Amino acid sequence: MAYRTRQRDAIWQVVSSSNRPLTAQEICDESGRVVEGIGIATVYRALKQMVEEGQVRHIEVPGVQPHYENAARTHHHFFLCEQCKRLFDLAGCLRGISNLLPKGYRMKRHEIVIYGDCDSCSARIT
Amino acid sequence: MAYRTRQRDAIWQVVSSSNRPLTAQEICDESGRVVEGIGIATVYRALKQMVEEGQVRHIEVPGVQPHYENAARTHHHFFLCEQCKRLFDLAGCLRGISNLLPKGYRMKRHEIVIYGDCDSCSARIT
DNA sequence: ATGAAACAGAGAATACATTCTCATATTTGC
DNA sequence: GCAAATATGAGAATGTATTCTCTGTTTCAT
Repeated sequence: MAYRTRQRDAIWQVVSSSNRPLTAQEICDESGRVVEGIGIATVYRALKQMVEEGQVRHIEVPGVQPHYENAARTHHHFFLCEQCKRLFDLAGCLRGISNLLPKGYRMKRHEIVIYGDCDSCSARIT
Repeated sequence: MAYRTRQRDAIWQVVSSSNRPLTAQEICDESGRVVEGIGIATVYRALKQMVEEGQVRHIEVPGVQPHYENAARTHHHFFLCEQCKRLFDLAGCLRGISNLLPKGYRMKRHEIVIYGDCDSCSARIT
């Protein structure tokens, strides 16, 4: 059984209230503002448990390290800014994805990732 | 300047004639059927050079190790069989992808990955 | 309150794809 | 054919995210 600790509360607070997926390191840094000296191992232990419990989603996008987000968010995809390397949520999805399947192939899930420049980076570059 | 060797010929032969992306290990194993005792370091060296020259494409899909394919193939996406862990090419693309972008975001490229069971695996399972 | 179960923190250890090292072999321009 | 440039193979080394280890601390059911 999982015990409730200051560290986990802080970690969950950070993950659940973020408006974009975060890396373990970012979560560690943010949580550290509430719980002084929180260790990265603690963050990984908590995240692992939260992922197993279905509370947190583990997100892998090629090009950046794994990110974590609140699993309560509805189905969505991601945008990776190639300038600042931050990951953003995209609202919505596309229809007709299963049309790409060859005959006999079965789709269980899908992922879409868009790469480019985020709003602040494209404003800065232009 | 790059020298032409039996090893590289074999590697290119394997990559360019495959109908699906291959891992470095698969390429090494396949090439080994032609050039006895080819080393994995040689495969990585050759692939790296071919990627730099734009001849080979390096493909990263979450959940499996990196794959390589002939860069001459036209724009397409991938299907990962969760049973046999093999990666397959999908023909075609979807329209309206840029509609997912929030205002101010700029799309440079995109990736779509479908996860599920390939034809032989879904036939076997059913 | 108290003791067993679960956690925390620090740093070592792991896993794995990839790169490097080094001694030897092959390729290429001339 | 030769010398210089480049490649090869084996195994060691790297980098990086993550997990483990160990010791001391916190939590929680009773």
